[in-house]
Amino acid sequence: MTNNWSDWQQYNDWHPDLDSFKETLDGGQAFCWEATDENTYQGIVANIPYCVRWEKPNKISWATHSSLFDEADALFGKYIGTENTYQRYYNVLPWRSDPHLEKCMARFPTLRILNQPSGETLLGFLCSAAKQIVQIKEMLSLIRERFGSEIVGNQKTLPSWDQLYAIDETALRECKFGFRAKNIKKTADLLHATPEILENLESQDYEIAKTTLSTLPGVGEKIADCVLLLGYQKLEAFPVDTWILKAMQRRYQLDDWNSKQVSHFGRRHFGSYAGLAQQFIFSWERKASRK
DNA sequence: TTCCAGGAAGTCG
DNA sequence: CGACTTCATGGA
Repeated sequence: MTNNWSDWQQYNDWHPDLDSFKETLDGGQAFCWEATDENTYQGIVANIPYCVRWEKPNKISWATHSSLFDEADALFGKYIGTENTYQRYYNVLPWRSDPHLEKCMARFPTLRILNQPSGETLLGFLCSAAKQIVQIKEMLSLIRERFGSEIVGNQKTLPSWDQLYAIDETALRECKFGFRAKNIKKTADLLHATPEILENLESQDYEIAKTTLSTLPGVGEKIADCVLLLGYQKLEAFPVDTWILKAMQRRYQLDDWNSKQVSHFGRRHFGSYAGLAQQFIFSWERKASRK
């Protein structure tokens, strides 16, 4: 932190416990946050560098570069969401009739779904196929460093899809993208030729938007659902990855169900905010497995 | 060593 | 349809 940074700004529309705070920022929704100490993360969202700090009792504050303050202030609230919104979401989820969901929500009582920039959400989850979260973060860190635009200091954005269009597949592979490089290159080509594909996705219905996103090379059901949930705020999306598949089979006695069946079950069982329920279950299952 | 990771797409029966 | 392979790379 230099004197080019703003003062700490308290954010009063989220009062997370420490576990929910860490899980929300660095639990696999976003790949841009690095812990600088036990209670603080540093990261770049779109073109804004942030520090976010947790303090007792359940308060958070953020800081940014002074020259970007107004923009940062507007983006932060949108990124994190508000108390009223999440009280409504938590109230509507069917935890009263679902003991496992109730247990997961009790473990991370203030967990949120980050409202991320859609372009970088698409890039992040195109990188995510058959990769561990720590490796996805490394891939994105490499491409940010090599091909991002400078903001202030030595900090850089992720490359936009326009910028990705200009990067050849070899360079992507040198960022450890592996077989994902081809899909990302092909998606960048397609978006360059027909950029209107991503227009108005926010206002489209979930099913329509999902069909549209699925036309992109490398985007199947799971990645489409992640991009819709985290990049387009479609809370009814229910991404089924290997963790959720195993968790649902085990905790909901869906022993021989496949991903498509579990996806359908999740949306029907959890309702309008199934994606939030999914994140509770995902977080709980991963936490349970690590100890 | 072997298995698996916030999967998708192609092939085969 | 559904099951099986291939695709890079590295952690566990």
